[in-house]
Amino acid sequence: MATSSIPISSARPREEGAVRVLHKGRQTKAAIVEAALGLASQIGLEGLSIGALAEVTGMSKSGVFAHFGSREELQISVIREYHDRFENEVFYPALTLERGLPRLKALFDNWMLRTSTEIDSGCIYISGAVEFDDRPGPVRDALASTVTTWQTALRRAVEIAQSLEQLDAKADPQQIAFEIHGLILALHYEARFLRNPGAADRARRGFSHICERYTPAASL
Amino acid sequence: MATSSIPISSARPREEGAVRVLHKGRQTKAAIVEAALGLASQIGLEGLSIGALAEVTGMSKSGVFAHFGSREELQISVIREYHDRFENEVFYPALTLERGLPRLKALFDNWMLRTSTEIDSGCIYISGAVEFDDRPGPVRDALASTVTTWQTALRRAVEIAQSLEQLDAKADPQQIAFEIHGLILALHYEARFLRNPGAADRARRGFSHICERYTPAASL
DNA sequence: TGCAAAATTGAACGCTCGTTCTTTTTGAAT
DNA sequence: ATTCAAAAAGAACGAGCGTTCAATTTTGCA
Repeated sequence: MATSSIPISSARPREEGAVRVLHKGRQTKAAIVEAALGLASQIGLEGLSIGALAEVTGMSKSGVFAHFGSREELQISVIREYHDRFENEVFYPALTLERGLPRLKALFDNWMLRTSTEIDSGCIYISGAVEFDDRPGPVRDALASTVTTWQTALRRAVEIAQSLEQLDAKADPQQIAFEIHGLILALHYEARFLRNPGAADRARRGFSHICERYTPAASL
Repeated sequence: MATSSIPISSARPREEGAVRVLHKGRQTKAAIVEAALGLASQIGLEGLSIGALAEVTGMSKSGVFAHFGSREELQISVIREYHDRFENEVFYPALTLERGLPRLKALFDNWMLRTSTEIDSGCIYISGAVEFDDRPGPVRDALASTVTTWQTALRRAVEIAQSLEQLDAKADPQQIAFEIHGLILALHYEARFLRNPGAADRARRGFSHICERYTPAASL
C-alpha cells in the first residue's frame, strides 16, 4: 500500500486557485503498480495478468484495467517503476562516493547486491530482455531505452576512472562495461536459475580481475 | 526430420521375432519437435502453444497433442532436441582439436557462433533459465540438468588446459568457466536484445583477456 | 449538504488455451 | 484382400485472457 515512488513532482495539492487535488486515483494506481512489479518480478512482464493483479490488490478486473487502458501501458508503468527503484538503489547511492574507481566499484557492488537480493524476485531488465527481444513495440522500446540509460551511466563512470588515470585510458570503455555486464548476467543465471551459492563470490572476483587487467601501467 | 534423441531403449513393440518397424509415428513426432524447437526459439518455451504448433505442421491440435500427452512433455522433448543439436554443433566439433587451450578456444568459438547465429532465433538455455527460474517442475529439472551437463564439459576443458600448463593450474576452473559464461550471456543480451553490432567483437576480446589473465607465469 | 467528476464495479464479449473424448483414417503384417 | 492396432481428426469442455460498456459508488470542492 506504500505510496512510495510516485512522481510527486507536479502534484501541488493546494496552492494558488485550488487546482483540484484528486489524489485517490494516483494512490491506488501506485499500489497497483507496486503489486504488478512484485508479480512481474516473479513471473515476468509477459506473465503479468490483469486478473491475477485484481485478485492481489482486492479490486475488480475492470477497476485495475481502467488505470492503464491497456495491458501494454501497465507493463510500461511497471518498467518505469523498476527503473526508478533501480536508480535509487544502485545509481544514486554511488554518487556519494568520490569520482573514479571508488564510484565504479560502488556501482558494481550495488548492482550485485540487487541481483543477489533478487534471487527470489527476478530482474526485469534481464527477464524482459529475453521476453521482448523478438517482440517489437512500445514495451520493448521502453525497456531498451531504460537499459540503455543505465548502460550509459555505467560507461560514463568507467570513462571518469580512465580520465583520472585509475583505469587504462587507452582501453575501450564499452569493452570494460561489456565485461562487467557479463559478470552480472552470469551471477544472475547461476544464482537464480542454478541456485549455485558460490556465484556472488565469483562475480566479485571477476570484477577484481577486470580492474587489475585495466590498471594503467604507470600506476604499477 | 532427424529421429535423434528419442528414448528407443525400451520400445520393443512386438516381443522376440519380427521387430515391427512402425516408424511413421516417430517420423511425424520428430517433425513436430523440429517445428516446436523453431517456435520455442523465437517466443520461448512458455510461449509454445499446441494450437500454433498444429497450424505450423498442418495437423490437428489433438493429433499433435497425442504424441506427447501433455504440454510439459512437449517442452521437455524440445529441450532434449536442443541439447542434441547443441552437442553436435558446439561440443563434438571441438573434440577434433587437440586437448587443452586449442580445444577450449574452439568450444568458445562454436558457442559464440551459435549465440550469434541465434540472433534471430534465440537460445533456449538462456530464455528457458529466465522462464523457469521460479517455476519448479520437470521442465525446469530437464533444463537445469542439460545446462549442467554442458557446464561440466566446459569446466573439464578448462581443467585439461590447466593440467597441460596452458592455463594457471592454481586458478579455480569454475571461476574461469564463470567468466566465460558471462561473456556469452553479455553477447546474447547485447546482440539479440539491444541489437548492438559490436557485441561479437567484444566477446572475442573478452575471451582473449581471460586467457591472458590465466596464462601461467612460467610460460611468459 | 449538494453535485459533478472521478473511481470502481459487474456482467458480458470473443478469443485462445490445454486437455478429453469419440470417431475416422491409415498402414503394415497376415 | 483382410485385419487390427496405431495414428490422426474433430468436436467439445472449462478456464483464463484482455477488453468493452453501462451502472454504481466514492470523492472532493462549492
